Amino acid sequence: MSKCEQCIVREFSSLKALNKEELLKMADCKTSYVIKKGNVIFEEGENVNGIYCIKDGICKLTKLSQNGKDHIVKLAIKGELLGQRSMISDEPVNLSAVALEDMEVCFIPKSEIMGFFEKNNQFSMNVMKTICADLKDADDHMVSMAQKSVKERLAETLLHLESIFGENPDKSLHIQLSREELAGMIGTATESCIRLLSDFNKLNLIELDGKKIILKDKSKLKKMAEGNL
Amino acid sequence: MSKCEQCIVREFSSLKALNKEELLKMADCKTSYVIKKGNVIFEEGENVNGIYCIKDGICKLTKLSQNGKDHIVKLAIKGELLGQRSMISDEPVNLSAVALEDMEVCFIPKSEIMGFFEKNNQFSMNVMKTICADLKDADDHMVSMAQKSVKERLAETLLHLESIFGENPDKSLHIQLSREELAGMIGTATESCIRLLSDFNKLNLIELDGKKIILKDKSKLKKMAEGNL
DNA sequence: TTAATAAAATGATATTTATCATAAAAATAC
DNA sequence: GTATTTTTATGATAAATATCATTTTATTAA
Repeated sequence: MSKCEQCIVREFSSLKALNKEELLKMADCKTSYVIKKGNVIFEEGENVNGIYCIKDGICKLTKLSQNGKDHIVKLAIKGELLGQRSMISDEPVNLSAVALEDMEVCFIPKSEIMGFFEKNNQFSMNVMKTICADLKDADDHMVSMAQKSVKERLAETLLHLESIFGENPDKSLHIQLSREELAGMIGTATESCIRLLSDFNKLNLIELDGKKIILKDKSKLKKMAEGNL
Repeated sequence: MSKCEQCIVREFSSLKALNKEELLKMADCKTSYVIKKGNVIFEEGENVNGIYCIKDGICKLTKLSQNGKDHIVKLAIKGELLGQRSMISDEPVNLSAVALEDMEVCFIPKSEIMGFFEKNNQFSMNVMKTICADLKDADDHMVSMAQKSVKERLAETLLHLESIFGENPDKSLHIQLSREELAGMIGTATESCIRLLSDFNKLNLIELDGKKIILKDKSKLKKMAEGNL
């Protein structure tokens, strides 16, 4: 079993504040999982009682809306922690986590993490900062959803995906979402999303090649996202 | 100058974790303000460098969107703290705070609060829980914005306002927002908001009396908010 | 109080978006 | 490799929402 010390999650997450001793203790009580693409890590309403560290892969965090559609609230990548909000609030998770690629994750039980909160102030501050960043993103996102048109949201989302996940050598977006998932991210009907992608294609803003999406004119996409096109 | 000990803010906020000594220290470095209705407490992008405690009154937290409209992200009432996210992230505030009624607030400088974080674990946990609650609300809100119709959002918002601010003796909503502000909360054009209020009135879901809004049929409003009407 | 201003209400119309239907393309199972 | 299922694409149409214009009502200032 690995000792957490070299783990990529440590490098990018709040866990970087932990010292050797704490890491060893954590390594002892962690459980590692391999999650296949499409499988669920946890589901909205579940009592998770700990946090998941993403060692590898990408997952979507979704919330089921009344109309039966899954809304993608956030995408999480390797190095991130899942389930912090729920653990701190002492409530069931409010989002479901589903793997978009094969993933490696570790589970660390709540009792262990709560100990760190008490003894390691830097760790507490790190977690707080992460949650604050999430809150700011959520506020921004909320305003986009409320005030922007679907077209603007699509342009914004494509640029966002590029900035987080980057491009393949052929310039196509590294992350591949189905049209339904993309629609679920921007809050629109799948058909509307497909139609707008076609429009963007015709306008030479993007290029579509099967499931691949290439952002051809990012500056125009940016203008579009800002409502200036 | 009051000593913070009896202050209502202590009763409802993270500050309840502070002991007598800490409260006295805080009382010494706080500044009290009276803010008139319509005036700004702080503005998006400002460096606030501390937190505001709401002793009395109500304010709106807004974010300016590209289209020039103010979106109301949250309403804050007496007992709440403002500016925590920004202080912890060490960033300018991402929202503006504007008084909807005459207000009394106290400002506590960042240096003071950061000291509490280091020495008082319960205080840290309280702040974290508050921010986590805000994050959960923001996620819920985001999904509502993305997936619900304007009609559903209006019904939801009216019920929300009632649950937070309560009713006057005449059953009208205690909080009075302009049509423009209400539209800014649900993310729609002012005219659309006015039109839907008229529709709700005709359907006997609400009663309009000048600026007053009376929720006449809350169970139907609830059904409407859930998309079942 | 009256004039001036701002807010609320409503109609007409344009635009955006959703829904339903169907076809084409791609992925999957056998 | 073919059949089956799912995903993507597109057209036709309906519904939701925004925009612009105008009137009415309420608020504010002189």
